[in-house]
Amino acid sequence: MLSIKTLRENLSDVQDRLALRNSEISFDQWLARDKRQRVLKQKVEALKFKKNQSSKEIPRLKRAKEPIDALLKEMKVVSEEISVDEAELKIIEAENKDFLLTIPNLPHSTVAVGKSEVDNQEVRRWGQAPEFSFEVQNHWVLGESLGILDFERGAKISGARFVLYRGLGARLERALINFMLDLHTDKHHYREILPPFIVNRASMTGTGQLPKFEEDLFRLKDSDDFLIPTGEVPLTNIHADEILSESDFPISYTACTPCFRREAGSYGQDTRGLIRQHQFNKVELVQFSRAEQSYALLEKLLKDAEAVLQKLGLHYRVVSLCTGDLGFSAAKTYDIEVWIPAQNKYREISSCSNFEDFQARRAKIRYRTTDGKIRHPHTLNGSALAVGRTVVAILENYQQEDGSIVIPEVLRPYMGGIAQIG
RNA sequence: GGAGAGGUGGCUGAGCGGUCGAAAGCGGCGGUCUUGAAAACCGUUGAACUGAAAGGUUCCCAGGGUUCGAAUCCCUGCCUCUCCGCCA
Repeated sequence: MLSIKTLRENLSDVQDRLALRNSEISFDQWLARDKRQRVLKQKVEALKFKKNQSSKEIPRLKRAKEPIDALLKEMKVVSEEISVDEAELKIIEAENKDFLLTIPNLPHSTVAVGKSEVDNQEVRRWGQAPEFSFEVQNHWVLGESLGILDFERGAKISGARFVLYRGLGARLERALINFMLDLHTDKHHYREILPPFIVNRASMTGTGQLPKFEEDLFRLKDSDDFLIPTGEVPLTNIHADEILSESDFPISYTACTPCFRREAGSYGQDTRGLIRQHQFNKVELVQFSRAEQSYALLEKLLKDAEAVLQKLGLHYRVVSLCTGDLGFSAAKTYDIEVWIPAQNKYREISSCSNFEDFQARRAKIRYRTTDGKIRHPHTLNGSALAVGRTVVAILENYQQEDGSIVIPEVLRPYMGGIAQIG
């Protein structure tokens, strides 16, 4: 959520920056309502002042045995007037709030201007794409022939975009999770969390999934609760409605959670394989930061995510998203794209963002500075990494001519010493 | 699922129609003392909106209601706790 103050004082600047991210939003109605809101509020407050004065007066008059009937009658009228104006005010305030919740964040000044993903900026590459002396197979063919991925039965049990991991496939997923969590907790100093996977509407609104993207979420039938689409939601909302202390920062959390996504509107994309599932595991990093430090922390968070790929020996590149490709809540985002041999291209395996105070404002996360002021911290998060897609990358990059898979060195302790699948 | 209790400031907790944004304690901050620290003592200490300021308005889980006036009374919802039942 943008601050009302910013909107009131720099509206044309805000609109220019929103336009950079393809968001043409008309503020005309809001402006009119905001004006009306302020007028009404002033009026109501003046009436309430009168009411409060009289409320103090009445007991005094009573004690002095002076007549109060006229005053009571007058105050009844005032109270009625208040309730009429307040009813209108309430509606206007709710409309204004709802409107503000639909406005995306402003892109940071270092974000390249662009229309879509083709304008994203490559920041760096790490490693090299492996060369194969044979024809590479895609991961679902490899996984099915090794008996470690079962898409048919996943579909039978649940439907399209669900998969069953079997045997060493399931073990590989679990090994990756443990490897990533150990790395982040032991080496990168994140505190491990195991949060709820079902959250309420307030939490979803706090991080920005709601109100605009409800169709992307799985909602429970008998309550206003949702399956989380990312660990970002419960982790960021840990400090919702709290006032933290400046000395607490930076706060760093990591969690592995399943992520549930409807994938509405992605018909025909990645219909086969693990790339786009309704349920997948992801190790998430979340940070809360003093405003001044957040961009330095974004770079650290990105490095922490990259470290996973480096230790796994997987070739990747880092891309800085352009203004037109930014997510709703993000001010700046780096995607990490891992090399996928069978597709002969890089695919997103992590997304690391700085939300500045956008989420903090929505979720009412604040902190007290050392000199006593109340401010909103900046929130950041990144995947480190999407586990299913990491399995894809390992299967494809470490495949051998006979269809077997070599297990990266760092994972072998987590695989009971196994060096190869198949 | 059945029965009961309760939701008050960073925390514990009092208040149960007007003098209450709310006692007290703890914690925090500042000070006195001290070589320094602890202890003790003194002072101070909630948030949002509005205003140049003085000030004003709001907030005692949320939403309605009663009343001239609600933290306090009534209704609804949400949440927490205790006991019983069931259960990983």
